[in-house]
Amino acid sequence: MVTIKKVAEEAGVSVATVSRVINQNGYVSEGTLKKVKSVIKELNYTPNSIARSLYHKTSNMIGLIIPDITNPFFPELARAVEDIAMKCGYKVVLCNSDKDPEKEMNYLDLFKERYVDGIILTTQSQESKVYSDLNVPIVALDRIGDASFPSVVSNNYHGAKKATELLMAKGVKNIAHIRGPKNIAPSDARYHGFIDAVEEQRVNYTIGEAEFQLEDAERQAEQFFDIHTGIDGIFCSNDTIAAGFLKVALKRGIKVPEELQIIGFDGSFFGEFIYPELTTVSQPIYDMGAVATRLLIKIIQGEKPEKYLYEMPATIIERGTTR
Amino acid sequence: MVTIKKVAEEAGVSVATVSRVINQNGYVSEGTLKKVKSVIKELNYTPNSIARSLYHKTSNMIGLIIPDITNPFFPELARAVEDIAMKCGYKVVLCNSDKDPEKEMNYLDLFKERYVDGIILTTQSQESKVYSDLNVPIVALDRIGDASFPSVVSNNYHGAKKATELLMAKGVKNIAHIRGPKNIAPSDARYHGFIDAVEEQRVNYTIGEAEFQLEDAERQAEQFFDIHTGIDGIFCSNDTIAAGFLKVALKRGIKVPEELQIIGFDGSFFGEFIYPELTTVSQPIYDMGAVATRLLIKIIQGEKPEKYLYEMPATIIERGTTR
DNA sequence: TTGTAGGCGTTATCAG
DNA sequence: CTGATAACGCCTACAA
Repeated sequence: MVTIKKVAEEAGVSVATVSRVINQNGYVSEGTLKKVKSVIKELNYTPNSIARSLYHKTSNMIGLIIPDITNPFFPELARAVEDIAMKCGYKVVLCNSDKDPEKEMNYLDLFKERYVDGIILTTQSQESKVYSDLNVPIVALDRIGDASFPSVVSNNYHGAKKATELLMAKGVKNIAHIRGPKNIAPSDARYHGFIDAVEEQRVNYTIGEAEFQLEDAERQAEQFFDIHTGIDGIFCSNDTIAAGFLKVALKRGIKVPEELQIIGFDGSFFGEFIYPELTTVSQPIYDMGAVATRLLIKIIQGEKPEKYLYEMPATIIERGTTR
Repeated sequence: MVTIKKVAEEAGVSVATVSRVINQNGYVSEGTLKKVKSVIKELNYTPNSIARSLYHKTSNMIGLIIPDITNPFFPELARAVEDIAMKCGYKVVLCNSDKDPEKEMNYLDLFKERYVDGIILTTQSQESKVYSDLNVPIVALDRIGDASFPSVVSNNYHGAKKATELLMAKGVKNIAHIRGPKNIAPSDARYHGFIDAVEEQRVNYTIGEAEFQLEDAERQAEQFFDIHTGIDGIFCSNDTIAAGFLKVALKRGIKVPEELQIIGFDGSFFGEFIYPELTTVSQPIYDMGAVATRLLIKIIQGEKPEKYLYEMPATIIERGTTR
């Protein structure tokens, strides 16, 4: 390993001088500057960031905690975070918490030990004191925390309301909503968007519920179609649930979108893999990640956030499951 | 920040003693052991891993470079790596190279500076000298490098051959293969598996080509179905291509699997989101990641790899696109 | 303009 | 059994 010491010896100067040319501060004469630079290149020296971290208590790293990278929502998010972070000179450490408080705590500890400069959270399974005790800038993504740190979310409520209204505008008489798990902020917000839309128009509606997983969605769909007949429009709490309901409908010979229209939520890539393609409320996932990361970096650099809730618009993409 | 020094003061001992109780080596009397332990708990002290890294030139971190986490193949892989690594006390740093040599080089530098203990590569855009100069244990995944470090791959050739044979066994008369990009090892291997299967049985065949992306797959499918009529079986180089061809076939009113049977490759999760569900050659993605990680950790811990090529079996999952 | 030396938090060696 | 102390690689007062 080539250290600053070796460079110094080779160049016939002290380590301080080498440090100065690396960090471009302090005075260095033209001549030594050149010599040191050439030695650095020759020896292919890179400063050891561990040693730097130890001194600066800083790491140029951002910690990102997500529940599960295997969930289609998160790769794009992670990608956005990494892209922006890189552009600003930060590296990203990605961690899957599985929503397990203990795992999350482990990663939080890791982050602290490793002097990460900031953290992006998409889950919060600890008491808020834990986060504030970390004494590290934090931004929440897709969750609304308390006001101890800023959140970036998409406008789940409005997206859901608009989707429901679209369904009704397209002539749906017998509408249903398959909601996601209770007590998950986005899932609840979408539910309320649906409710408000149907109540404003005083139409009857049916509510179902499913986990955000295909298998459960299919199971619920089978039950649902057994019990409820004549449903001609469903707004699902996310695309995975929508895919499950679509599959079961198709399997039963229900014509989509002629007899049944379906709208999902998220704008997941697989919506286009399906035929008919899924109409969905698209969240600007990449943008959310980008906004959160830029915000975090600003905070790291000492700026105060302008607000504590950044809402990004969700927009409807009409495809093949509506007419 | 609470350091070993503070703990030492608080407990009325020297840092050396505290260090001993943390690392459980050297002699510590019952009494001081207890006192130190209680102070550690009281102050909620955790050793600073940066400082440890500096001393040990080791980080308990594994670097993972993948082309793009947004590609459905990689989340599961990443997940496996993280799971196994965690279980063995290693953390994972995940990086997207986009197959860009410069980006990859940046990450490699990062890894070196940060003393990562080992690296898992799923891309190789540098000359092999670059990797060996790193002087860090490396395992390749889903690529066959030269013999400078071990690789874990799935048996692309055999999986492809078996899929092709299955298609023929199911009565396909007019078979086609849509191959992936040239000069990508897995894509080439699958192509050869197909070729050998059809030539053994001396049947005619058609070859198409597409990128591993839905949009291009659909474009190629449109052209393909315009030109080639009467094709009743297609083996696609991966699931994304298969999804594109399936979509276009369905759009054109071709009945699947009655008139056309399709088999993909990968066992991507979205194969089940589609209706009819995609028959596919499933790679044990999670297992590949797990094997690679265990192997890497063994090497890190000083064992020699038993072989330089670990081939994992690819197995056919029959679902709705074959009959 | 350059060099010396102390410190960042930890570990391990070597006396005591 | 315990305590100084040097070292890991780097940075920055402070001196020269």
